[in-house]
Amino acid sequence: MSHELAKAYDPSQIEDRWAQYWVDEHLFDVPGSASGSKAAGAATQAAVPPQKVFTMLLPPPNVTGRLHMGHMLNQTEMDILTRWHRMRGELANWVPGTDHAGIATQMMVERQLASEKTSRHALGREAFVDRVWQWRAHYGGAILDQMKRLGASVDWSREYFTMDEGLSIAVKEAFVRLHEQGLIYRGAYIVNWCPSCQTAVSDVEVVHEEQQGKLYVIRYNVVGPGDRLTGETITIATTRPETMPGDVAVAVHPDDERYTRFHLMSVVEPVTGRVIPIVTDTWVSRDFGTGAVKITPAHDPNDFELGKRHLLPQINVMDETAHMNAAAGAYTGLDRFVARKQIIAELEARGLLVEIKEHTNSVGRCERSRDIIEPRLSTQWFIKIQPLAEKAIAAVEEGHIRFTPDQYKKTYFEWMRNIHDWCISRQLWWGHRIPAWHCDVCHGVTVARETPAQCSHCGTTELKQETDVLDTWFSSGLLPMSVFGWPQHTPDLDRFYPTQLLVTGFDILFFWVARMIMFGCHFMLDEPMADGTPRRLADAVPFREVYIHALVRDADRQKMSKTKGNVIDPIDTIRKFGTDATRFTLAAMASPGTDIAFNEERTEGYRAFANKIWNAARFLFMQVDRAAEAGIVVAPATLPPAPVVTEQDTLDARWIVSRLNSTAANVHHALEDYRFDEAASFIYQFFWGDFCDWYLEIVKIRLDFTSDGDLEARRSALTTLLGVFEAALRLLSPFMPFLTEELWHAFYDGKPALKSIALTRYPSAVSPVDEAAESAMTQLQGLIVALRDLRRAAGVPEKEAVPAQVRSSEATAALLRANSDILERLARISHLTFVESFADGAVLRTTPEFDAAIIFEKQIDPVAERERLTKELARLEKEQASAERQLGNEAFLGKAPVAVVDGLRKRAAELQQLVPKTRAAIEGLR
RNA sequence: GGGCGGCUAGCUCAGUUGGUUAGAGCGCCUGCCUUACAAGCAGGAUGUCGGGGGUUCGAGUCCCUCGCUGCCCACCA
Repeated sequence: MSHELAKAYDPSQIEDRWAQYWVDEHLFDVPGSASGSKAAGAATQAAVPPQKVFTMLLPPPNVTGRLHMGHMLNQTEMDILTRWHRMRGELANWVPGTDHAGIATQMMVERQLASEKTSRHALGREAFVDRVWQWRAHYGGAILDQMKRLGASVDWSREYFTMDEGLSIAVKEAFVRLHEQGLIYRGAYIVNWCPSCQTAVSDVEVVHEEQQGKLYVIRYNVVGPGDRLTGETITIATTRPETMPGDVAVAVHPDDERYTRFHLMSVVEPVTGRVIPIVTDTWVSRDFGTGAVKITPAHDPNDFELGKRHLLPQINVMDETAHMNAAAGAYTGLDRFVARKQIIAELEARGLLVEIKEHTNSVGRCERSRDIIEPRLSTQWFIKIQPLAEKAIAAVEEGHIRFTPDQYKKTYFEWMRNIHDWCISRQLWWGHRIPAWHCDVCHGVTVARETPAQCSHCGTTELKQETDVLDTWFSSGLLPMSVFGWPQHTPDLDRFYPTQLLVTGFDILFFWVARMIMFGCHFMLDEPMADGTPRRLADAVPFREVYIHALVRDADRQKMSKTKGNVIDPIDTIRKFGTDATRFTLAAMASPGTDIAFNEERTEGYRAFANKIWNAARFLFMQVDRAAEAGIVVAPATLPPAPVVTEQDTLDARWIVSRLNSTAANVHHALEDYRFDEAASFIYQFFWGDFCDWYLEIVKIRLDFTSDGDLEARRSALTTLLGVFEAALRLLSPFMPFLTEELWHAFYDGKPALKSIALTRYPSAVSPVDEAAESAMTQLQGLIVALRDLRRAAGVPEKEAVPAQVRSSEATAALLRANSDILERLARISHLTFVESFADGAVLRTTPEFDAAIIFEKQIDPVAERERLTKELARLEKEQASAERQLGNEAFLGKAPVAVVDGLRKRAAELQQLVPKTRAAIEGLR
């Protein structure tokens, strides 16, 4: 490859090629320890074992997933950080993988079966699971393939799947240990039942939605002593009348005087006619509804608890599809909502319906199927979560895990402190089957790592394995340990656990982040450190930092959703503008505390930025070729690791190197604080503003090969140009890896010393900044802008050079004289003279450092000029008044920091010059 | 019912512990095909920092209050 570049930047011509190259060359593989990684990748990064390790897990996308903007944001941020750490010389280990996603995947395959007019039940469990594996082999890699296209610098040799053998061993081990520790129990409790998925789900899988519902007020006939109707009624309120056949009591508050006379009496449950007791319980709220509540222990968690306190029976009235069962009498077989309607109709006919009130309540829906969750009594497996939560709380309280933004810590504590036991069993076929066996003889349960030969209770061999599988999040909660070989104590585990960072959206804070913290703190505490010493909580945590990013919304701030049809497919955006531009957009918009309103116009702008850099490279390569023709050759390979300048170098050289160095420092600080937006903005400003707009224009003077001149000076200028550009590419490369890889290889004519720019070192955070050069350049730029504005105001044709006059201090004059070539070229000035005074009526541009005018016959429009100056004067006078007021205020002088007072004094002195000058300029216009 | 954000230029957003003249990109206006780039160059205009009150020498920044808006959590039928 030579440094010939196509005239126009076309990301589609370069990105796929590099994406493939990075994967094929195993550039980002971190060779594992014996029992760790599957593949022995090229040891590119580990020639010298680095001191510091940067480890991070990719939040595993579902195998059923398609890439969306949220993923892309997540991966862009992670990739920027990983590449940055890697370029700082750390061993960067970013581990990718996918999640088997129990319910989602099972649903997907079941849908496929349905289209083939069959079902999982027709297939049977074993064949169905086989079928899911086939499905996974076929489609499961789609999302990771898309990731490759994003340039994610992960170690593909370490790719995991949560159902892999190693990870399954970890799952079994974790389950068995928790069981041994008495932290897993099985029992009949009210769970969130999804009638559509036909499985229990955990609390976090239920999404609550406010809705306008109805509150039915119903009359129950009271039964007094001797089982006789007293003729009185008790009215209760319910939102779910279909559960009435499951009523086992009516409860009132013991102190509620309205009901005192009914204590110890009963009522008739209207649907089935059963006589059920009136009980008293302080849980009942006197001011809600009528103060009397029906009790249905099999269908409501509160009622369940109350029922246990009062030893009431539990009547389940629905089957697993939420159709009424035999307990519902005449309503048997009906769907729950049909039953509700019919029951209400009948109650109304019998005169037992008092009224129907509008009522806003929140209804729980299944996160996956969107079906309404039915609280239902069912036998499930649970984790006793309190002991795990305690350690997880301590880990964050004690600062072993840091959240960014910090406020999420509060959300985390809030949740962790109000946590309920975790229902981990799912009535699915796809997932980690619970390692428990039921005895046909004694009905005891045997929990074991391997299939047991006999029942641990009665010794018989009549065992059947539990049919339930584990919640998907059980296995993903173990990932930080299991991907490094746990429960074996591997060298990888020693080396890479705890991971440094987790980057994710808040939507899986409870699902995944919290579970990893609980599991990590629980299990790893038992795992000694590499040196054999006991592990402390600080080193048991799964990661040291959590960075939580925003949600990506559409340009109108709407949440992207398939139903709204406003989903922006990142692949489309990439096709239009390139991966680099899309990445840069996300980085630039990723400011903390606010969601990202993704706007393609912005991406278009960053494609222009990429194009700008592309063209800067073309220009630079052109200069290299011209220089070679003039006998000046600067071989890229001979450049120092960072551009160096001395006092002898030109102002522009010293300035651009200083700007590069301060930009590098700024980028480092921004990335340390996860301020991707600031980092992106610093680089953008530097590359476009400083490098292209100013430096390249000045360099054209330094490298004017059309005339004779100082060869060494030209060689020096070319060296600086090349050095700064190459360093700037490295600075940009974590953000735009494709473009920079392409240009970097071209820079070395296709023969770079390393295989990738990603393996070079990042520009240092502590290179020298030349304040003097920066401030001198700022003055120069100020004058150039002023002269350009004068040219515009006077209507000087673009190409015409005009003479200019400047009045300034001797120091400023010296600076301007020394750089008159820059002034002449950039402001198109034919000749610059220094004057004591200006001709009457001359139009000036004024700054504290200088006054400037151009000499051009066509008069400046006095009306427009007066208007401008009058506005300017008003602003300055206002500022002056405020400055003088403050400086006359002793409280200010006494209390404000010296720097602030000095600064204001200096400014006041400037204003003292500027105000009369501006006033005089207005006068001069007469 | 609890809790957390946001409200700054036409639009999308920055604005560090209160400190001199509140910024950027896009858009807008004017002039330029100046051979790296028209996906460009140069110049310009644009703000009662949601309303009100308070603390302070000084408030976009801190406190109170009101308004609008978004989100999370929650077992009151």
